Amino acid sequence: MADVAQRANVSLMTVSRAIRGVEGISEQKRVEILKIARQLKYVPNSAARSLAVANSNLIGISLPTFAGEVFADILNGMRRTFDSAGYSSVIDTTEYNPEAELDWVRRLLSWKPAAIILTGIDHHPEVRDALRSAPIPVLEIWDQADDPIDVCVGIDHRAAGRVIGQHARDCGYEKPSFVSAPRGHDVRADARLQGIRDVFEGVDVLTRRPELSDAFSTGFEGTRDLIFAAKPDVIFFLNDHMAFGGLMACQMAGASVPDDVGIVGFNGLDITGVLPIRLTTVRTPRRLMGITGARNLLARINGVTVQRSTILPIEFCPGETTRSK
Amino acid sequence: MADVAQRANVSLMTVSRAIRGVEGISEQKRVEILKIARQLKYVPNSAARSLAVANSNLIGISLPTFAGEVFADILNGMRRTFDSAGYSSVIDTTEYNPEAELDWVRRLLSWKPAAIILTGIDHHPEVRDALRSAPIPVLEIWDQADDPIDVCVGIDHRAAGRVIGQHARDCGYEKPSFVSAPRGHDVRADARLQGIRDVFEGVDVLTRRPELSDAFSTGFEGTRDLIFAAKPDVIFFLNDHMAFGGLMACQMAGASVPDDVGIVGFNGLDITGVLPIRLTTVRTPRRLMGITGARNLLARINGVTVQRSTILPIEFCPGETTRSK
DNA sequence: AGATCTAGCGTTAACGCTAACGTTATTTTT
DNA sequence: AAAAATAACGTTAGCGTTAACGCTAGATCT
Repeated sequence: MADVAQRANVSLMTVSRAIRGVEGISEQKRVEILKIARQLKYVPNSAARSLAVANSNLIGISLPTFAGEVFADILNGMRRTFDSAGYSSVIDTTEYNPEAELDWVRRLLSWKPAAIILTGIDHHPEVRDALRSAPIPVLEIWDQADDPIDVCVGIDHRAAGRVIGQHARDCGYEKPSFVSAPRGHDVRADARLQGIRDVFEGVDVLTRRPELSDAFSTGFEGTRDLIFAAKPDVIFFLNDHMAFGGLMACQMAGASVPDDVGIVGFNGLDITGVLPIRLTTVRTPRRLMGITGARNLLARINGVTVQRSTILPIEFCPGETTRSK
Repeated sequence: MADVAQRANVSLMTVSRAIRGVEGISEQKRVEILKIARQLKYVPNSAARSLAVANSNLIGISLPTFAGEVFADILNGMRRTFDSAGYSSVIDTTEYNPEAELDWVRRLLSWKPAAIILTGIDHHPEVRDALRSAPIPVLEIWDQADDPIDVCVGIDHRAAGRVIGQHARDCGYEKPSFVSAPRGHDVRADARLQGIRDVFEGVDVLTRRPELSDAFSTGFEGTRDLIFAAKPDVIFFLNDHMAFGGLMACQMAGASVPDDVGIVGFNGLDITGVLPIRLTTVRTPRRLMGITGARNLLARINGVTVQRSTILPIEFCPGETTRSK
């Protein structure tokens, strides 16, 4: 920067003003200085800037995993908004490990980020402490909370569970089961399971939690096990990919869908658009969630007060993998 | 940090040494200082550190998109390695826009990152300039280059195209076609197409480039169009998800696979594990690629010289969606 | 005409940390 | 026993940028 200042015969401050685009400099000099900066291939030093102003244009985003469409969609929705606002995304995947999330939050805080985004509302207790005491906006996404750390945008998973549960009941299914992920791996799925239990009160909802591999195989194996062991008449899945795996397992086992066994997915993933049989599922507004979350967060960064907790609507999609009422 | 130093009755330097875990301090004091730091909830300031040492522990990763398993796998392979080495990932998605990548590279360079990772070898010309002049390790991943910016880890897409092309020819297919993405959206897929052309010399490889939606639908629609318009006898797809869409389209159109039409996917994605018919495809070592890339990059960061260009082997998987020889 | 304002710049002092070099006391060497 | 080495600290001087304030010349006001 000193080089640029010298070549332009101005002070450091004037260069700084020119580059940041703030007031206090004539348009003429700004143009000239920017030209010289480009010629000299001047690269600003964000660390120095960050040190001087005590914040940065980094936004931290923590996800459980990159696998699956769900978080990709949410990320897409958010990133575009942040990017055009000039922020860079520092991304973490926790792999469902709260300690890992805590470590990452600590590391991130040392950068004085403009905001932090976490997935869900269940965190290591110290995460809450660390973030509450730091004066930065925090967004919790994908789940809903009455008392979020800061702001929250998501859907009501338990209610979603009740919707699909009720549908299954209305269709005459009586032996519900659920193919999920290992315990602790997806608390949102557990909330949906709880919603299903709410509806099937008194009935045991048999749950399979296969070892984690990919969603398709997990659904396939979980279903195969369930069918041979317990003969449920309807199977709920953690998501549509697992449901597709389940569908294939039924086909292999000679169980006819939806008569012998009903199949219910979740999320309304892309694959549902090309299946010869319409999957019963719930469409979740993942992209919108990302966009809404990003908007709310930007508003918070700029000091505008926003609704603390936003719950987005979901869309139930009855299909041909459950009996008609 | 000054607070911690005062409470511990030591100088700033001693605290700095204690926290960084470097030599020059007794084990006793280190423990004591770390305890006090925790009590006082001391949060280090990475910007100040970065300013003082003129580098950071940020690693920039640029991907075309979050959609699809491919980049998720690569990312997973890399991130774990970086994470445990203490680096944080600043991630960008270019959406196949070279300008966007350039902008991001510039922004990132202002943070003096420890390394930068780019997808593929085709970049905005100024990206190369900017990175060549900056003294930081650069990894280009997923493609292969004779003259990478710095180091490169990937597969030979054209050779992969030749492998599947040759297989199709050997199986007696004569009217090849390819369902791809819009022009400029995936240069690697174009390289594979070129490989197929190498094999089917003289024969026109009909190409469909449907508007970009999700992979399943894209495959479905591209296939439907192809079948009605040109009656190819084998269709190559950009990836397995598109191939599955194509499979569904064939089913709907009454075209029998593999006799009327052969289907060839790419990547060996998860879905292939649960299909009732084994998809002919090529398994790509995406995770390994991520891990190898990350390792090479860490070695470069630590000053070790590594092979400039690494080409990983692929595994051809003949299946039941192409005729047997 | 003198006082007051303002646009456009420059000076100075941080921001929090660490490299490099000093200093001191203790240990090891010759 | 003196010299040399070493362990364990402390001091000083930056790293590159910006906030806050200072200064000057010309414009505007009364």
